[in-house]
Amino acid sequence: MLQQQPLTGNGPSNGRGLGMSGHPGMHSLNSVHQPSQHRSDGDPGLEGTENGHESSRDIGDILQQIMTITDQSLDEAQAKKHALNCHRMKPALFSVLCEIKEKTGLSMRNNQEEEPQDPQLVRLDNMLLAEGVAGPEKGGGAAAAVSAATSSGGMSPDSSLEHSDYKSKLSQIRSIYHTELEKYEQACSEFTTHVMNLLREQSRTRPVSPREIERMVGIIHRKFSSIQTQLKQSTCEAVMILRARFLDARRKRRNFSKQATEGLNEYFYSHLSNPYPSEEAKEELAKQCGITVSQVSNWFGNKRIRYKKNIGKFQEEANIYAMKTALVATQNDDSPHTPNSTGSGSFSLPGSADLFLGGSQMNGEQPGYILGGQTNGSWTGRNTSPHAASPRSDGSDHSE
DNA sequence: AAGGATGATTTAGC
DNA sequence: GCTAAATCATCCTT
Repeated sequence: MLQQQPLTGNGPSNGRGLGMSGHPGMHSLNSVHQPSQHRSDGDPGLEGTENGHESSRDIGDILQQIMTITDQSLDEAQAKKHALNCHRMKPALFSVLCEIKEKTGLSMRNNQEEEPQDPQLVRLDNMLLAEGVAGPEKGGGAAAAVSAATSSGGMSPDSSLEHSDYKSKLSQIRSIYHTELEKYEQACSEFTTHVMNLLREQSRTRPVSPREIERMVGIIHRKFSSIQTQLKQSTCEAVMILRARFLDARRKRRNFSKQATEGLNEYFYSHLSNPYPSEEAKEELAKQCGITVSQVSNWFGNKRIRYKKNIGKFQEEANIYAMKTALVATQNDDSPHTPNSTGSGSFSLPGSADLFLGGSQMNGEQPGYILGGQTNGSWTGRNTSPHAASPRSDGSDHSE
């Protein structure tokens, strides 16, 4: 189909050429390209002579032959081509047709030149680059994407196995993408040279200007780049699916390590009266537990709500941690004060708190000797979030 | 396999 | 932006 372009382009030119004895192009034909030819145009006397008639009939003949050459058999056409090439009028006719084509070609070019770069293609390119599929070499991009995705979802250390799985799949996609791209590029350049050779060959018998060849090359490249766009598109899709499979933290939930849970619980129960760690405390906990700050926030959010919903169920756990912290406290300091929070208003909750002494029921007795834990927690009763309260209200009493 | 535990996400209020 | 509450999706124990 690509070959059709020159043919159809040729058609109209010939059509116009046929009736153009008075065309301005004729001018340059003689004055520029054929300066040495017998000065038929310079001599008005010749215009009406037999000679003039003869040559215009001659031109008509040649054009007629050119027009019908495609209807002939190959051998016939080759012979005719050769004959036409040797015809004395050929150079002149040729340059006129070139000139006309040039003009029509220019107007066509203006129509389609400078087509803006497809924004969709730019997006695809950017994405492939960001994912580490396109661009320099592996490692950087892919690894960055992974760590970025996991930093919010946080994964336990053992997830490195999945990371390598992800990476290998990604590099698989990457290599497929690159080989396909290479294939396309190779096919494109092969086809381009083929067409160029063809046009160059044809340019011996029909008017094909270099600019036209250039234009043709442009068309071929556009066609091939649209195929490349499809390749990029499906590569992007594959990467998205891969990411969804491997990096969606929700799908690959991992329980925190025992140590992490312990650290979080310690903090929670030792700040039971106000279990809202400040930003700094969260960072500290995150570092200590090897998880992210947002995971710490999630954990405390879940813990608070679940504790509140079923305090009884957590009593045992609370006692254990209360005991633990109390132990640590007595080791560090003999003072009778507990190290933890007990915030000012903590003691008010009647129902909640009996987490001391393994004892389940009790109360009345106040925290005096409660191991560590502060019972209650007014927070369990409040229905509004503590906002401003969270940051430092317990910071004062927490040792660190 | 069932059901509870648990980490993450969503929704809504402030 | 932080939180409570509800919910989802997976893990883990039975």
